[in-house]
Amino acid sequence: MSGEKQSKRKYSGKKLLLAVDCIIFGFDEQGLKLLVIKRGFEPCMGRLSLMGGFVGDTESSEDAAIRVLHELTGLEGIYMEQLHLFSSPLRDPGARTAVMAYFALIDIKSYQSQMSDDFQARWVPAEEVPKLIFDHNEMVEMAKERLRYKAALHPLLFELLPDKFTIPQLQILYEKLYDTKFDPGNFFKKIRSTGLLVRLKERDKLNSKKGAYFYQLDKEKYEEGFNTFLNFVYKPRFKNKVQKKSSVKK
Amino acid sequence: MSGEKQSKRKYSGKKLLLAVDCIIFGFDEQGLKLLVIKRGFEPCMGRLSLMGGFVGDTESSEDAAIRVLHELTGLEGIYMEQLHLFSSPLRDPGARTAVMAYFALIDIKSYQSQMSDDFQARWVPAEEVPKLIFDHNEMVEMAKERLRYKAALHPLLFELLPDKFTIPQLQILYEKLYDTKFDPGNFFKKIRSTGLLVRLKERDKLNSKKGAYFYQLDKEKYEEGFNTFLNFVYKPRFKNKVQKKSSVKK
DNA sequence: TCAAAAGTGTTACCCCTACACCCATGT
DNA sequence: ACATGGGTGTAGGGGTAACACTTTTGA
Repeated sequence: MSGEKQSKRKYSGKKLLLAVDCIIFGFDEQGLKLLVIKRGFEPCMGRLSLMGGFVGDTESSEDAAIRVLHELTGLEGIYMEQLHLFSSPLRDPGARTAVMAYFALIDIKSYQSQMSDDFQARWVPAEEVPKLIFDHNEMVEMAKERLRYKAALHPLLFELLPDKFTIPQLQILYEKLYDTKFDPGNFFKKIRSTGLLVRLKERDKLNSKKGAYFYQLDKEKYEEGFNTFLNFVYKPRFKNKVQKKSSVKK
Repeated sequence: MSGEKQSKRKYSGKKLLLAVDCIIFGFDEQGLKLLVIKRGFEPCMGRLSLMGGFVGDTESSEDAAIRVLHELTGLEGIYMEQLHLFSSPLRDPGARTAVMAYFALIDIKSYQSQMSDDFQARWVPAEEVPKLIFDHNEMVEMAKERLRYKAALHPLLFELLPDKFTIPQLQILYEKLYDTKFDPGNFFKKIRSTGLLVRLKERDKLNSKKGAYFYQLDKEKYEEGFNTFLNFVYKPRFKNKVQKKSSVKK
């Protein structure tokens, strides 16, 4: 009764390799972008893949992901979160490997300024991701879904924009991500009503004649407000009431 | 330029053990419960811990979690999802181990009917979880948070109830989980308006004189409706408008 | 002067909370 | 009969989608 069944299980697992892969999103005028590299080692050398690396002996998977992101982009403090562990025994033909996938959001501009070509990295449109190695396409799909999910509830998309941005810029981002259009007036009020933004003196005159004010995140309120659900994305309303509960009970 | 930096990284990680731990929730009259076992092997034999196991050579972590849940409870088809990968190099003093934590919801009754004591399992109140081994308490806290998060948006809590249940039962569950009270009338209408439930002929006469109808999940609508955000939990409203934007600009 | 985008104001509607009230039944 | 909890009905208010309108400025 003292757990006979259990005892035989003492460290009975086979060891395996633990890796991280990073699904890195950026955003520019064309829309949402994904950062991929040309793989520089076997197996599958030369093919496109996500940026990844193995978890070292003295680091956690978070450490590894931060390291990998830094190696590729030179950036620190990137928004990043666990996406999903992929651990099918069949997923990597080379060796038994489990991969913790992370998804990350970066300001595409700040990256391009310090791009190196060690990894032959490139941005591809998130809507038309080319064939990647292994199960990387599956990871990307899951990441896109997660991004849409989270961004509808949390003020997440600011991570994709530069430090200073305009509300119309932000609107375009939301519209691309959800493939929809928002009423500019209502969007403006909704965003402002969150209280997360601070308006700057300058205006962006490039994209319109009148010019749009630049805003910055109020870092404090951003962190406070992150977990208060926001419902940024308009909820579907019943435009045409289909049935009107035609109380026909005799 | 063809990725010199990358080549040195070919399978350069150290192997490690991959395990799964299951944070299993149940619910009864007293409230939310957590299922823990008395550990039957070293290290830390005899202490309380989550149910877990190593990921075998030919299975994914999902497979392993399903297996582990089945070993402990005898149940199949349990609701289960990835919670978080815990991979600090310091977390398990015995060996370098990464743990994929899963959180699971079961109907406490269906489990108790086939409980075995191979693992010396017991239910503990989720609000007063005793000290568990390693980082298991941290996992539990994270799981509780995730449960509250998800259950506010998805019709998840049905997984904690028997096949047939009453709406007042469900209300108690929500009230316990969010430590709040709901207006019975409004709760009733809100739940019914989801269209996820089918009313049965029978009533539950045990808990009230009038008796409450039993309901069952409409499986089809449940699966459809799972990902439409639900906002089950009342959103905080501004009861007392603090400032009224006293447009005082001269 | 006109066009086009930024930003503000207004209205109508819908949902949702609060609460009154009816219903069923065991004691 | 009456207390208790289940369930229904209703009114008022807040939030928001739709849309009109003003502002700004380059062409």
